[in-house]
Amino acid sequence: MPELPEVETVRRGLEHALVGTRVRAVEVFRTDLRWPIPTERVHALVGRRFAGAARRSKYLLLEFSGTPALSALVHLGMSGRLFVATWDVRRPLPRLPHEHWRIRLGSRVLRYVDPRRFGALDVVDTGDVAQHRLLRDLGPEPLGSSFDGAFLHGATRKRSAPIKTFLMDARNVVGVGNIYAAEALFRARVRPTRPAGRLGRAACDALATAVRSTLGDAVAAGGTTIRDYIGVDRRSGRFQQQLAVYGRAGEPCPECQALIRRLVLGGRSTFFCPRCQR
DNA sequence: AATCCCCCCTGGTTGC
DNA sequence: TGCAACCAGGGGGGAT
Repeated sequence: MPELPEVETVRRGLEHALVGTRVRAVEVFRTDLRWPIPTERVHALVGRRFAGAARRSKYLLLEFSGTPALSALVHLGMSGRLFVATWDVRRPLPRLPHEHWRIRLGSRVLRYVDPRRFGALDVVDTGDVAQHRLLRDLGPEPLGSSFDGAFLHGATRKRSAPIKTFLMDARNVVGVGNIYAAEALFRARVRPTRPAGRLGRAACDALATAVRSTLGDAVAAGGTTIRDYIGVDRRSGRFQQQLAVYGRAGEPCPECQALIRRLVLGGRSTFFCPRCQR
């Protein structure tokens, strides 16, 4: 479900709703997500104050004060959602379908729901977060200052993989999932199947700009809601209204009216305009 | 080192 | 209507 804009939207929602609250209780209903939830360490959050939420790639880093400071590393996988609700201590809060853990903070509760259980939860010392095995090998943030055409050009030399596959590999650049890879390649007029190493400098400039503008527009729109993504406040994203090619096989290209095509790359559906994208 | 393929899991949609 | 096949926004891990 979530790519970078959706995770960023969730991050902002969590900060807005929860900064300054204190952890009152933790409940883990089932531990078998992508990796086993370390229940003991999660319980170490009790009593700490929620200091803020950061994001690295599609990982949320929920920061809790204390000595040492702890961070909860949360990944939503394909179908994970986080909700914030008010917690009335006088009433039991029934477990939602597929609700796997919850953290009670002040008068609120943060609930994690994930039908497919591809998500993850870990708790680590905040000072060690960057060296976490899931974070240490990640490429640059696409909205950060180091990601530009020069970087993309350098990183793609001698790479034969399709440019879309390259963009979606988090070791190269993080946060670009299936929707936004398709949309950015359309904006840059680059065909998804092009071998990455065959992109010239001008194409790399256009693509880096397109990745940044696509993700930036999507963040501004609160993400993309196609099936079931919604924010912590249960509001939908709006970027789906701006999708040019994703999910539109057989429909006319908004630029040239040629019919959008679908093919499979690396096992993932890929949408592009055969006339605009070369 | 880079690439390819499989897999984890549940549920909604599609097509016969 | 019923049922099976297919598809889904991620990404680690092992084989090649």
